[in-house]
Order: sequence, then C-alpha cells, then structure tokens
Amino acid sequence: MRLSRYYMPLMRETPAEAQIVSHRLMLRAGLIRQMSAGIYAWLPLGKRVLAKIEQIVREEQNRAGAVEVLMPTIQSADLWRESGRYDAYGAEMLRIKDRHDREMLYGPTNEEMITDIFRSTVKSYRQLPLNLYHIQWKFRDEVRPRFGIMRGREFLMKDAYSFDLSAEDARKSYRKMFIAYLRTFARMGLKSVPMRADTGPIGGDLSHEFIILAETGESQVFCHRDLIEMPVPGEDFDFDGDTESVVNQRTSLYAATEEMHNAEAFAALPDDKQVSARGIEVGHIFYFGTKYSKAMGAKVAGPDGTDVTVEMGSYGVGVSRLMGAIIEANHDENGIIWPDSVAPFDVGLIDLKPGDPVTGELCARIYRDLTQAKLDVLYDDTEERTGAKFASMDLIGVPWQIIVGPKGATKGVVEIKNRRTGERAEMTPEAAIARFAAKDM
RNA sequence: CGGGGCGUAGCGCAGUCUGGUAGCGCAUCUGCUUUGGGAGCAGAGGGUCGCGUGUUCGAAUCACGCCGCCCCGACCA
Repeated sequence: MRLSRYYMPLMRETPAEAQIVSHRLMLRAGLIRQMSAGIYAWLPLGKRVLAKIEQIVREEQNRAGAVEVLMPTIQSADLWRESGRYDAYGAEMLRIKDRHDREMLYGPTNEEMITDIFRSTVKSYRQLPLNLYHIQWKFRDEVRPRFGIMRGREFLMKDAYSFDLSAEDARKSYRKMFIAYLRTFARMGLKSVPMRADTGPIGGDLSHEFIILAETGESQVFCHRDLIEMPVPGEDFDFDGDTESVVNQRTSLYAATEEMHNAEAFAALPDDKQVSARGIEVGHIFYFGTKYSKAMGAKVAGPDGTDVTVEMGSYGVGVSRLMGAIIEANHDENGIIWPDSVAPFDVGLIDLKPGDPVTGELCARIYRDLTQAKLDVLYDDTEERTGAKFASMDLIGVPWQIIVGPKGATKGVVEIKNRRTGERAEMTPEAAIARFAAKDM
C-alpha cells in the first residue's frame, strides 16, 4: 500500500478525552474514531488489526472443533422471556421496538438464540458434542463506557456455545475451549493467565477468566509466577486426546481475581512466586449446565430413547477489546509496537527522498518483491520530512522498517530497523528482500 | 445511578469572572529555502463559540432549560 494513496489520519496531539495509553494511541495512530460514548468507527489501520485478531480467534476455534455460524445482532424479546432474562438483564440491554411495535433488542449475548437454534435442529445424542460459535457485534448499554475500545458499549465478541449429553462431556468441551484460549492469546503475543472466576448472572459452577497482565489493567489479580511463563500447547495438540493434564497443570496453581482472592492461600506461596498485578480480562468461559436448555426445552434423544436435557457452556472472547489489551502490553513512548501476528502491515518502507530516481526505483523494487512474497508493505512515498516519517512509522507500530535514504541508496545499501528493539542494520536491498521474503522475522 | 468537570477552527487550548469587531499553537493550502528523527520565512483558507429561550442597544461572555462528552465511585465481556 502506498501511503500517498492510503487513508491513515494520524494525530500529533493527544485528544483530551483519552486517559489510558491504548486509547490515546488508538486515536493518535488513526485506528478508531469515537462516534458516540462507547461507540467507535474503525479506520483502515484499525480494521486491518481487528481482522487479524478475528482470524486468529477463528482459526483456534476451528482447531478445537467449534463450528462457525453467524447470528443476528437484533433479537426478539420473546426468546429472552423464555429464559427469564428479559426482565433480569436490566438497563444494560438496549431495547428497541420495530414498526409493528414488537419488542426487540440489540443482543448483548446469544445464549437464548443459540439454544433456540439448537433445540429446533438437533434431536439426537449422536449429533453431540456440538460447539457453535460466532463472531458478531454486541451491545451492552454500560452506565459508564470508558478506556476507549476496552470498555465500549458496542464491541466485537466471539462467543461459543457447547452442547453435551452429560456433565462429564460438557467438562471435556470446557477444557477444549480452555486450551484453545491459551493458544489464541499466545498467538497474539500475549501472556494470558486463566483465573478462577465468579460465574455472575450467567450462572453455573465452573468458570475461568483469561487475564492479560498489564500495568494499566482494570482489576487487581493474584497468581503463581509459574503460570505466566508456562508454555502453551502447540499446533499439533490433540483436542480429542488428553486435555485434562494441560488444564489441571494450570488450575492447580493459585490464580484469582480480586473478587475470588484468598489472601491466606496466596500468602502460602513462596515469596518469589507471588505475583500481584493489574490485569485485563480478554476471555471468559462458563460451564452452566442446564440453565438455558431446561428453561427453553433443549433436549435430545439419549441412547436409550428417552429425552435428555443438554448440558451447556459458553465461551467469550472480547475481540475488539483485545486490540486495546495488545497495545497496553506492547507500546513505548513513541507509539504502538505490534506483535507480528496482528500488525496491520508487516513492513514499513520509507523513501527518505521521494522524487529522487535512485531511492524511488529502489523502493519500487523492494515494494514489488515483498508484495510478491505475500507481505503487507506500507510504502511511505509521501513528501513529509524525514523526522515526521520516522515518527509516524513508529507511532503506528509496524514491526519492521526498511529505510531508503539517498546516501545509502547510491552506495547500494538500505537500513532495516526493528520497531521493538530499535536495532538497525545496513544491508543490500537484495539481502533485505531475502530476509523478509523468507518471513524469517 | 451518586459526585465532579468540560463543550470556542481538524487537534490542543486562551478569551467567559468584569457583555462591545472571535484569538493562539499545531495541522491544512500557496510560494521560496531546507532535507537521516515531528524545519524556517512569507502569505492564505477554515468557526451556526453544543442547542434553544430569555435579559440587553449589543451575548462566546449574564439567566433558565435541554443535549453531548470526560473523570471518580458503584456495575460489567
């Protein structure tokens, strides 16, 4: 992408409304624009990152055996009356009426809807286990939206719903999602820690929050140090095999949010293993049994021919919130530092002297070759001053920069810079192209 | 929902107390110079001062009402 033809409105000054670093950087780097309290438009750079995060979530859901669907944002109030949550949910639910005066709502979650789909289409235990998920916009009319996208009213969420014949099978489904989440967040360069959580209004007896440690986290968390560096299962992990040992390895160590914190148990850990930190919740999984299936009559025929009310769980990932969490965990005073896997572009190519045939031709060649190698390159061919170009590229956080200046170009070298470490190296254009084209970054 | 604050050019702000031609910096546009870390000079464009009603010869400024946004707390993916 040539920057001169792209749309990337940056801000040099920090908007007054933004308090936390991810919010400030998202506005300054032109990722989002606020349209209303807690409601944002996604600009091209933000849209690219959102799509990358979404795709990682999707791939890991699929890997764990979940099947993607897409449910509507607008739901009928009738469904929610069946579960009893229409009255229970409160003012966070955005209620609307259509032209026929029918009561509708903008979905804050989809347990009722997926249960309705399930009960009308799945009739036999032979079709279980089943885990359906979708990635869709939700709306919760928070009293006080804040922290930018981290706690907006409209947000993109992946929510999965598992259906099983027995409580034992449901726990197996729960463990698959537990492991899928470990992999999902790790692929985004985040260290997540599963913590025993309160089940809240969704109900149930088994629940974990997945927390990212960050200084600006919204809540206080406590955990065993070993959890932070614990390696996650690889791509070849067998989700139909032994999931218990992976989960047990983690759940056996102390980890709790403030609400669930047990100071005594925490104090019993060796001093050097006690981690008390701030955290951001990016995922939450629940096993809640028959809460909805019972209320809504979601039953299948069991092996003996009699109806069995299915056991359910639900599993959420805050897709849009993750972008804020990633920035909270990956930035410096100059701007964002994207992990490779979610970066809006792989490489930023800077022509320091646009209009100069030597740098121009060199940039054109590098751009063409890297693009052919399937890399996303942001090619700064604008007339900005060099200082402004460096500052912009640093701000938007592209992991690697290739800097083509007139002096180097005549000597036949370009400079590559690592955004995270600041390390620079001079090399021939061929070497630079080979290095990135091999994706050996 | 309780408490506090703010709405003036794209962004950051001054002006409001004490009513009298709407300002500053950055950004934008033009020209010249400059060119490896957010340049200099000269010039230009851009504002229903959140909205409404009232007071007044005259309202960004005073009064009343409304709307929007932010912060602290309670609440939450």
